[in-house]
Amino acid sequence: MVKNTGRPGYLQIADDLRAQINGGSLAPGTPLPSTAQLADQYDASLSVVKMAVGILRNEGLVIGQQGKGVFVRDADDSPAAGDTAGEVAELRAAVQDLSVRLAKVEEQLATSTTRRSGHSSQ
Amino acid sequence: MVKNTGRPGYLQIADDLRAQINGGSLAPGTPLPSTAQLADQYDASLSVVKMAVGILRNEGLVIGQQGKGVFVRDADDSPAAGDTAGEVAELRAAVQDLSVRLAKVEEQLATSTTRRSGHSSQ
DNA sequence: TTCACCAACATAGTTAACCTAGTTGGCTTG
DNA sequence: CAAGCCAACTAGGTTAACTATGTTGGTGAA
Repeated sequence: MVKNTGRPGYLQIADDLRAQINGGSLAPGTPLPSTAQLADQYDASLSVVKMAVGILRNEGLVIGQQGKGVFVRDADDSPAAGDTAGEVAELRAAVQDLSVRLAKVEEQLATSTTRRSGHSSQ
Repeated sequence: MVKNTGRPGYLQIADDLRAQINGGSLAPGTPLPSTAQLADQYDASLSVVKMAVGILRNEGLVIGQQGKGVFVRDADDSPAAGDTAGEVAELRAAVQDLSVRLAKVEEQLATSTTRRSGHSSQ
């Protein structure tokens, strides 16, 4: 499930879960699948899933309860003040993604043009 | 160095580094000690140091440059801390715009390269 | 029935190892 | 001397394994 873009797997999973939470697919109060299930679902290792969940936990989107599960935080429980931090983190992730993709495009463009016109950009 | 309080080590290290950055002990532009040095300094494993640095990286306090080091971000460069939702919305719009434009470029590049030379770098 | 114990499963933290990739500096070779 | 190669060091990503701790449900004994 984790695609082979420049974006690391744990960020892809975090993005996907974040989208599901914001999109309402994972309602507040409901538990995420267990780490083992997520690992199986995304075809990733447990470590990667734990890293992804750790990010969301750090962002305050979810709350992990040892022995029970990881639950989507209530919207009432996370006021706008805490939400901005998460949005900033999300935007930062998006910018990072764009950066990587743009770098690849630039590289492709550079190689294809140097072969044709000797143009070198650095 | 990591005390045996309830707070996990990787958070303690992240807190300490964050305090050093905010306190000016680690000035913007200066590099953090290498992960190996930090691991030695805090008497922790490389993994926990990498997790701590990953947190600061996610927070935007530092910028990791592969092969060089992890540098404290310029204060001017990261005004995102503690400002309004308006800026968040503005950034979101900008990211959306960039996303669409980049997708178009990627598509054009993909079609043109496959048509001309079948060159693929992945 | 109720209590105690235990097995299974959950998150959480930690460690070690391996791999990739970028940077740097020194050394060798032409 | 200059170019290129290579070793050492860097961050970053991934995996596997282990420990700790909390929850839950079942089982068996009192």
